[in-house]
Amino acid sequence: MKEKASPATEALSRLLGAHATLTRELSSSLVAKHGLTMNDYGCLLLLSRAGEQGMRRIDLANDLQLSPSGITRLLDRLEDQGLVGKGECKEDARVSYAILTEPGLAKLREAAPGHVDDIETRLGAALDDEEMQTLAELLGKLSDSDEKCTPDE
Amino acid sequence: MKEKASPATEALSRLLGAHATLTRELSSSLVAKHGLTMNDYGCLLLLSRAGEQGMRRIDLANDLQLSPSGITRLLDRLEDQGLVGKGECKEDARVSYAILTEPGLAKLREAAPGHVDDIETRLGAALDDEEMQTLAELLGKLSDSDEKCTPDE
DNA sequence: TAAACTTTGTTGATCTGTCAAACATTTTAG
DNA sequence: CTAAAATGTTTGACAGATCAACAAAGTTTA
Repeated sequence: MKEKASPATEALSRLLGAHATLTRELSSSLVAKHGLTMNDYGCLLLLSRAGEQGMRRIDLANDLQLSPSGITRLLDRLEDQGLVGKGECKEDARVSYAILTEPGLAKLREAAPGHVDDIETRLGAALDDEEMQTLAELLGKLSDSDEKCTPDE
Repeated sequence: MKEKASPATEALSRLLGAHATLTRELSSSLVAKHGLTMNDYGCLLLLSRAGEQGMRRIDLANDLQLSPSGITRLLDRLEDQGLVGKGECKEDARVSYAILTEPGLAKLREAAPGHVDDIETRLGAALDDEEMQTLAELLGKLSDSDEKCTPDE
């Protein structure tokens, strides 16, 4: 009845564990200090990199790994808070852009240092530089192997 | 405006990505084939290892990284489906046990081979044995470093 | 041109979890 | 022994995501 876990199963289980732990810790401090979820934060960050023209909502959804409705609801919230605004597209009336507002940028600047610090403290306590690098590589392969799953061209 | 991500930030971001990807894939096939979420599955698995006397609900919550109310709701669903039952504790009337039923065990046996296979296929496609081992170790350190956070005894 | 398909985005119903509070039962201290 | 603290569980309100269905705009094709 007590079977030995396979390496893959063991790796997955630790991935789930590490994710739950890190996410709980980082998210709770981000919410407590700034009222932002990790997705909120990620969204503001992506928009800050996108500059003035903002990003199409669907691209945002892909980058944040959210469904189309997920992005609609996330942005609804951020719009209500005044952190992002909406832009239209002249060439294609279907698409709308999400654009970081001034308050949104301010919020990001307020939250970022502490959050980044949390991340580095938390991960830095567990892994040295080389391990961190290795971990990032291995995790990268895990998601990459997904994209290449387009068997027939 | 375009700052370079620190190694820790990069590692976290890949962890989130890999988690989202794997979780989406594995979960959707588990739900489609057997009507179980990954937590449902994990719960049945833990209970199957616990044997006849089952597990205290709170221990289950810790192992699955769920809040106490989360476990209540998860078990409510599994009880409604007849997959787990409830047991009382003679020594301590506060605690109740969750116990795998026969149908629960049958469900687990039905779902396990395919799920394990999914996991091994998916992870095996991305990493070789040595990488898998390394990844498991590094992820292990990430959660372990959590437990040892009890500064003053 | 018009019919059919694809892409982008929203909405309603629903699912699964959280938190805060309530409650019952032990355990511990005075 | 009794009052206070700790432990285990459940409940109500709600957050954040999903899916299915839809609407609207663009693209293809015949």
